[in-house]
Amino acid sequence: MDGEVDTLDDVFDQFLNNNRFFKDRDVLRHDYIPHKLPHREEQIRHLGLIVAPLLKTERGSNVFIYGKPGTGKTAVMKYVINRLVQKAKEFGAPVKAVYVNCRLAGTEYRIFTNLCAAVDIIVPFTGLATGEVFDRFKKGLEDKRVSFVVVLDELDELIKSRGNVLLYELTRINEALRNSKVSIIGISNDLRFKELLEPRVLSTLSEEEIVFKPYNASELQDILWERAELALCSGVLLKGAVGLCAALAAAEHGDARRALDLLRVAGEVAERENAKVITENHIREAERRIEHDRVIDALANLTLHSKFVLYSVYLLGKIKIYSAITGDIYEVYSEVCEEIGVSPLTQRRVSGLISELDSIGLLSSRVISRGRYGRTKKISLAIPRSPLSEVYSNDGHLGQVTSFIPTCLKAKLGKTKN
DNA sequence: CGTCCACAGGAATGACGGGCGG
DNA sequence: CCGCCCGTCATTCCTGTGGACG
Repeated sequence: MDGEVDTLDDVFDQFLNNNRFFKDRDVLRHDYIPHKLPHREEQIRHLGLIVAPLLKTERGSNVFIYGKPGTGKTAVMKYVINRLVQKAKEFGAPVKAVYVNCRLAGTEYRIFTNLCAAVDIIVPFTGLATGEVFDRFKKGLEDKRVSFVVVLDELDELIKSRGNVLLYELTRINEALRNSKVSIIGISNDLRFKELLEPRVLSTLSEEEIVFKPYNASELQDILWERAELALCSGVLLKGAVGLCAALAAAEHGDARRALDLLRVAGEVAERENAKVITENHIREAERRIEHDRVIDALANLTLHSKFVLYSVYLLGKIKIYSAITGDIYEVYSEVCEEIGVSPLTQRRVSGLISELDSIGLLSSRVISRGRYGRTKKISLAIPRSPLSEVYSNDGHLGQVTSFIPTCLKAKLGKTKN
């Protein structure tokens, strides 16, 4: 009895005294916008110059921002926009801004819905024609009499799947507006993005361009120390750990987001272990956990059939020295569907699902030609197997069939195929 | 050197759930 | 409530193709 009370006491006390590690955990989250962005002074200045005219109710240039993930595009942009809006408030300039992540929004329709919300127009989440939503946005904007900054993050994703229409409409909107103005800030991860744009859109959109280069390891270290000072108690972070953290992230195209994630999770691991300091081992453990969580998360959001397709690749992966091709996956997939009692989709659709899984990063696929034996796609898992088997055994559908082995798979198990 | 495999991946079309205006 | 139009997902039909085999 006493022991039990003491145990709990320990747990609670430990939690309350947790400030041994974190002063402010949120500082290490990547959506946190710091007051200082090391090695980005130039970009901040540049973007500042571009949006400054809005304070005098002149139209700012449209800007195009390029850079790989985790190079500080979003942070710099949000930082500058926040300051702009703040300054505008001081001077009574009518400046408003919206931020939309095109990939998260998904469709043109939902992007316009977001834009409408920013000018206090409520539109239904479905049912209207896209053009109708756009018109309402235009109308609302005109009534507001503001300088409106539209930030479109991950714009490349939208263009790749939907084309230029939205951007074209948006770049032309100023022609129709008398009382309000729109400035567009487009952000893209893909450096070749320009090639996808129609010339007429490109010329209006990229009046200005800002490029964000990846951080190198030493710049990443600066960022980590900067944030660690705010987020962590002094003395808990070892130099070696920061070095490793920066090195791992630098290897992954200089991704600062990655570096911060690593550090935060490493801190949590160390905290739970009751360690005194954050070491290189904690960083490595963090690397494993982040990957693990990413996979679990991605899997949880898959549709039924995507899940089955992935499972089929997983099953085929049980055969050594074998990488799956579309046809085999479809065979296995069909049998899995049969076993569970769901009617399978067509091969065309499954092929599409494979491409989707590829772009999420769960599968990696590559078109190959086997000459006489046709042209197909070579497909393998892009993620470790262990989290998968864990998820599958707990899955509502697949949990029941874990012992089921498709007959076409049995046939292959014996043979050795390329 | 041509053939022909086993698909890739584009286009058109349909089924479905949902909001709109009347 | 209805008829209409929308976006999304899936199907059907289609043309295109890299390269081993004969």
